Amino acid sequence: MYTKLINHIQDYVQLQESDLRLIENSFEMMSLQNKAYLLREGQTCRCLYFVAKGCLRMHFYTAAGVEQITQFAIENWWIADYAGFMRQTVSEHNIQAIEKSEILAINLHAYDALLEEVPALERYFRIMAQRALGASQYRLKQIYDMSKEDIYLHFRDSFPEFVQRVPQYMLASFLGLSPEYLSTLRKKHVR
Amino acid sequence: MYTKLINHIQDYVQLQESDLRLIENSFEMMSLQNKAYLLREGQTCRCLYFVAKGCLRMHFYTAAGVEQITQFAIENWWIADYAGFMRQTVSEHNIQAIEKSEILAINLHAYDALLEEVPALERYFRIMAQRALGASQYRLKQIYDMSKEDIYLHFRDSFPEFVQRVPQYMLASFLGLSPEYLSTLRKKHVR
DNA sequence: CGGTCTCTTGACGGAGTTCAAAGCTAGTGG
DNA sequence: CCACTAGCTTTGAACTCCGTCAAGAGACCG
Repeated sequence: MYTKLINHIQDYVQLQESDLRLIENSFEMMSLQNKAYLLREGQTCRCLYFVAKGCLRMHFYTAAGVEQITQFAIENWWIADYAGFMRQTVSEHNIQAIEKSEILAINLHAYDALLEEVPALERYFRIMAQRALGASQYRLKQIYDMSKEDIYLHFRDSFPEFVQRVPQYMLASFLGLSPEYLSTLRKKHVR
Repeated sequence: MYTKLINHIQDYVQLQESDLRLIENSFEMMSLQNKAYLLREGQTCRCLYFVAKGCLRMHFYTAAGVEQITQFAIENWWIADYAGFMRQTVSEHNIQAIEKSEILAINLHAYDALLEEVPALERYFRIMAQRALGASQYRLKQIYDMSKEDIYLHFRDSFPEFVQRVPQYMLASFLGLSPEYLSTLRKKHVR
């Protein structure tokens, strides 16, 4: 469990033996059932979450009351409402397990203390955030650049295994199209 | 010039007197004419850019050959193609001045070296990246949540001075709507 | 097997784009 | 300091992508 996280960190920065204990003590380990919530709209996003196993989704409810998914997180991904986490303010997002999942969680207080004690992690989290920022820029470009049809085709070809993994209506929501339209696209583009 | 940057950094972390020299030596100072390019599609994004004065935009060309703006940066903002910068690969974005601007630029090599020598900056840039990530999550939520009409109204009311500052066709592009439609919305919602 | 989700199909409608043309504004050079 | 021009903005008409609605067909689970 912790090994997954430690390994991931060590892909980016060097850790001392003594750091490992500090890291393990700073995170809370959580086992989640399918559909369990880590965060609900209106609550404070207290923690950053690392997915050791399973799959989470982040979503909110639109003005019309429809679930809108903005992000998935699978093994080795971090997820949080960053604005809400950093300022410890009310969140507009929900974070929920969509499979049985194993999660490591760290709250802001522990996070600040840990980064103080292990400067290498300051770098690790900077790199994580910058990478996520790059991915986010790329995603925004796609949204502006491509038709919904192209978005579907591109995603299907880029992440075929993930398309299998989640229900279609969630994929539709994440890609920003209606389940009905996704269905017609699937029919049009059978292989 | 450097003062602007130093002040901004000191809003977030403490610097030693000796750090200031290191910082000044790591950045290149650039004065840009209106319409000057810092980065073009197909080139490598060599630097992170800090806007001390003026205004930059980031844009790309869609499949149809239309300019699509994804980001603006004004005083005290950072801008870069993060994915391209970190991996020093070919960029799909352009970065261009849309006013006479004063810029501080740092390339990846100097950036890595500087962060090695001044650990406080590791934290500063982590905070910057996490904040940008929060803003990006919020923006994505808006795109999925609101109609183009609402996006325009919300932006106009949130950043009235900025709406004055850039030409309408750029604002339309940034907000993801056609200049014609923005024009009709403006007419509909005169105050 | 019954009931509740999920996915498909088709008809219809509307938010927003595209195209074309005319009006406006501001920068430039004479 | 004025006149010209290029490029920005407005207007309106036609069109289209894609969402909404409604109803049926599977699929999964107790």
